[in-house]
Amino acid sequence: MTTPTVQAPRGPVTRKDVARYAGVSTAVVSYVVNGGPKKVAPATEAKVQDAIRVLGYRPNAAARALKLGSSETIGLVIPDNSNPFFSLLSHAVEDAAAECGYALVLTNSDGSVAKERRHIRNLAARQVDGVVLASVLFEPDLVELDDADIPAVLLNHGDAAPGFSSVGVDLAAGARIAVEHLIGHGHTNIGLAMGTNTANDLDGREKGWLQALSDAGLLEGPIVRGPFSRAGGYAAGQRLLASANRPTAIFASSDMQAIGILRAIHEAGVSVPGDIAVASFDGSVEAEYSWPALTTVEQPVKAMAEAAVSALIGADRGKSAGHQLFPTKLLVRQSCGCTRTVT
Amino acid sequence: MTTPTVQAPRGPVTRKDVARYAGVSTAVVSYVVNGGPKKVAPATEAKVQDAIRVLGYRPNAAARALKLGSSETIGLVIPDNSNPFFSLLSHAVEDAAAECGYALVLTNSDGSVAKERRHIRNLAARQVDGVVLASVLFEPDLVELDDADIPAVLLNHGDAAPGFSSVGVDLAAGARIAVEHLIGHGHTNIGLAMGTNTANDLDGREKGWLQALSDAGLLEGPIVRGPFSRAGGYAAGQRLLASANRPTAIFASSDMQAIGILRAIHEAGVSVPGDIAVASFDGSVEAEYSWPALTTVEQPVKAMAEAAVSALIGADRGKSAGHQLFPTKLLVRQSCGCTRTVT
DNA sequence: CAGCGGGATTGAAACCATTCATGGAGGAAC
DNA sequence: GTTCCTCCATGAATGGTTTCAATCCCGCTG
Repeated sequence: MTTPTVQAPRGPVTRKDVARYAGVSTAVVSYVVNGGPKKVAPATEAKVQDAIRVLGYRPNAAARALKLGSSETIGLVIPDNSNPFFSLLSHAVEDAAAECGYALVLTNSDGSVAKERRHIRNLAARQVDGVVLASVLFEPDLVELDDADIPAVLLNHGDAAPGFSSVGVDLAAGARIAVEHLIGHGHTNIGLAMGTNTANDLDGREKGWLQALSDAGLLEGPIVRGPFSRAGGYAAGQRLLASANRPTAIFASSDMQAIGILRAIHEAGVSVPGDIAVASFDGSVEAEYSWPALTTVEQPVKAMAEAAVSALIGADRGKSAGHQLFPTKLLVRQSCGCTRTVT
Repeated sequence: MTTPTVQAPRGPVTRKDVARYAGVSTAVVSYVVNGGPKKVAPATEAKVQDAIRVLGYRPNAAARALKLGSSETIGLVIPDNSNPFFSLLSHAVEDAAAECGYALVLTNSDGSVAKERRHIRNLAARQVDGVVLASVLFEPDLVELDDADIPAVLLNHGDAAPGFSSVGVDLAAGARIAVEHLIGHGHTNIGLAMGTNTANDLDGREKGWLQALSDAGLLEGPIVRGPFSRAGGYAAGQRLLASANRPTAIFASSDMQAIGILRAIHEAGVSVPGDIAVASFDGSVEAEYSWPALTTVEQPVKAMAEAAVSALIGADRGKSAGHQLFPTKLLVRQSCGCTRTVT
């Protein structure tokens, strides 16, 4: 049951049909649609607009992309869209892209190198105009993009891949501020919950933790590694609680982990921040609603997304604009001990 | 600094280049690439494969889409990707689509009719092969898709739009089970936190709540409406706590709201589930890690996503396969009072 | 040996929009 | 009246791929 249109067009309407209907050439239709530099007489334009409306003409994006060599699309590769940090990022990137009339193709690598490779290949084949990479498990695959001359932006990627621009946050500085804050509360044994590090380089957050401790002349607290998820954090929390020198404060490298840690601590009947203080990294909304509310290092996700998109499709598109670093901000709430709360 | 390839191809490599290099016609290349029905001699195939590898040939998706009239892409329109329910949905839809070689274009309507319309238009112009609509604010805009002959699937959309297939969960049944569970705990004054209903029809969850109450011969508890967000839930919680006949149990129509409600209750120094029991709808992971863990009605998001995608690009693509309903499941945890916990 | 069948390969049309070079008409200036 | 210029409009080429119809070549059969 199609809706009763005034004039039901059979099959797809092309710009040729419009031209015929309006009694002009196809070129004129093109000029009208795109408002090109070429002038079109007002009367003609009206005729064409009329024809477009009557026939329900809809430009064919594929043909346009073929001719123009641009799909008005950007790709995004993230580990997992159900992780709040990345879902917020996707949203922000989509917003920024839509602002410029670009569409966003979303792909999840799920921590799999093979999947990541497949996605990158696929995006390259689709002639996307740029790719935001927030998950780079295997750098050699980036040559796919380079070969296809597709600009890419790396997000929060530690060791800079040569030839690619990047956008991110100073992970080490952010982590240091948080750990220093914990130190300020008098803690001397501060544990760390990290992701399993895949890169050859040390994660910035781990560096920041180390720096803060050594600057304060403290010994390293226990380190636990695991997935950046609530479940991973839960397991990490249990191990930290059971560790020989149980820390009195924990810095978690993501809010998700901190949420899991909080649960492990609650279940053990230990109080936060009374017995153990917690701080983490990301600044997600969820951290604001945990109990107690998490003190966390905020990343300016929106600004980062906008910068990434603009590096891809802005005026200076794909010029490998080097590395943009954004400032973090410590959101002080209850889990660090700044406000006494009952748990 | 491009990587040193054996043979750096200048500019994009087309199938013509491959044909020339391999000493065959372009048609053969096409057959080799697509493994069409036409047979290609093994020797020839090897030559072509070789040429493809050496030249680094990459088929042009735009040209392919133009010729085939299919972009191997599906669109997804959701209210907000930073809402965990929808971010999980996006992920699941992306997975299901990628499984079939399709890419996913993600768009957020942010609750704006204008944005939703723009996105639907844009998707239609891009000749996506199907659209999953999880946010339908304004049904008339759906004709855009109908006109463009693009199949669409509605997700959890109450009143069925004629001519569109839909996938969802029996919201009323799910809500009823949860509310009945609360009644089973002896509660007689059960409040409701709902979204602001935009549809002319009553939301299924509200219906389920009403049914469970009337079946048990109970009076309606207080109703509060607000955004499906943590902040919305927080405000709702405060209002429920302050209401004249403060309920001893609350059913929230989304986990996000329940999380906010939990915070409001905590801050008021009231215990959950001791003084007020809480149950909600969605079955998100976040609900498992709240404190106390939320009893919630699980939606089989993955199955729904797969069904939606398969309705669009499966064997019976876009045949308006009617309405598929999936079963919900009550995940019983602590917030309803089934396990005594200290808060 | 002629004819035939069939598998492998080819050439060219079609898909739809963009854009350049060209053409024509009309007005203004001399 | 002629020339020149401006302003609009047009035809045709272009982009990369798919696929039909046609061709070619080889071997087999009668």
